[in-house]
Amino acid sequence: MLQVKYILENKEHVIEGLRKRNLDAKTLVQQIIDLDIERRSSIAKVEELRAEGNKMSKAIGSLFKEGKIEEANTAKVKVQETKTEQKNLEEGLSEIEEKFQNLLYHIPNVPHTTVPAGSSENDNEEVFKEGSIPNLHEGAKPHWEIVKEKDIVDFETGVKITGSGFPVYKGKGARLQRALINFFLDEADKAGYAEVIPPLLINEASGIGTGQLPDKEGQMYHVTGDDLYLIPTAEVPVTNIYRDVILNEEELPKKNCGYTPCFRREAGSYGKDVRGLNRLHQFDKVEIVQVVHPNESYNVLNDMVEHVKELVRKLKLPFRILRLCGGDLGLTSALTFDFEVYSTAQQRWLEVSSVSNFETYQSNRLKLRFRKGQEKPQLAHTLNGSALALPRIMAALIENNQNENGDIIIPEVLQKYTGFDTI
RNA sequence: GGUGAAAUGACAGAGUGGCCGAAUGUACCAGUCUUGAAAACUGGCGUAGGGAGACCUACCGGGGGUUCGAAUCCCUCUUUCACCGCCA
Repeated sequence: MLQVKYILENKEHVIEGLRKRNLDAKTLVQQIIDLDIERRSSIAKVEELRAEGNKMSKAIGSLFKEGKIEEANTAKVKVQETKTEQKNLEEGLSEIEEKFQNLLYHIPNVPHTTVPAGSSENDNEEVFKEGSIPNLHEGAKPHWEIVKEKDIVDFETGVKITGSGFPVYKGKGARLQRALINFFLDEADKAGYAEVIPPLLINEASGIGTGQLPDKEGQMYHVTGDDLYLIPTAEVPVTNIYRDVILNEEELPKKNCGYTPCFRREAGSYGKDVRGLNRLHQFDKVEIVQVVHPNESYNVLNDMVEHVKELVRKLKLPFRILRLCGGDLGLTSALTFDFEVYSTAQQRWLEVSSVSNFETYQSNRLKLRFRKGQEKPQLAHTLNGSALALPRIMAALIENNQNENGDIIIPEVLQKYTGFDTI
């Protein structure tokens, strides 16, 4: 969430920035500013009354002590009036605060200066491209056919057990999945990310902290019995490690990685987009997360992009990097780079990673701060990125690496993890 | 799941209705002393909101209540510890 002070001091800049999201925030920003003025004056009034009440109460205390019961009782009656007035004002204030908070929750992050304006994914800007698209033999198949023939991913059985979008990985398919996880985790470890295994269920406060709540609850599976949510990404539990934390400046940057299954309801999706491994309700992902000094966050964003680049390179997959346009940018992000690998048999790009800088948008909600020496704590910047999401990597690997015999060639870097070189 | 105890500042730990934003100790920062360090002594040392400011307000696990007044009393939730039951 944006800092109120920031909105007040940079009103035009905020409105201009949000225009790139295809959002006319003029009214929203004005509402926030107006409400803030109302809020402040209301706070001033309430606190004035409170101070008065406190004073009177203290006086009553000393009156009792001095044995002036009569006077004390008279004073009591008088205070009661103040208290009633105070209560009314307080109710008004909490209404204002609630409205105010609600507006703040809904105003998105201001896009970075380099973010192009745009309304949809068509306006994303390709900033990097690497790798050659293989010439597949006649009769090359999409991955969903291959995995069925090889019996390494079983969608039907998943449907029986749970429903669509919950595949069962079998045999070498399961092994390949595990190999990818271990490969990604080892690479993250080498890059200095400390591994964590976080909870897969999160509470409401965590969802608010990273920006999934209050708005996107429809995208998460909600365990109503305990009011918990299945994580849509490891970003949520891993970043929330630092909720309500004040770090020392020297502790920055904090680098964590974690493998988790991710759960997404993705209501309303259909068609070729959801075919095979393209879009699932449950999938595996290795996530990298950093908490950094504000001066460093854009350098760190580049580092993270380089890290992901290296992963895709090592898997020898053709890929491109997109700078997301305002319209495609997530609520919480200031700048996001998406990675897409080319899936040759489907002849389309598949998103496999999203690397973002949230600046203080999350840390403001998380109350994640750092302190320099004896100075006042200030908000840190948070970043995260997928490194990487597994199913589409698997889809691309299977499709791009199929040979004329119908075998799948395992990339060299993975062979020590899989223990086999073909499927 | 049951029963009982507990939750106070970075940590330890007092405080059971007003003088408590909170004793004391440790840690930390600054100063005095010292060639330097240690010790000793002196001072400082939470977060947030409001105000131009002297200041004011809120916070003693969360929420609600009683009261003129709550860290302190009541209700409720959460968490921790102990014992019992169940269990990978």
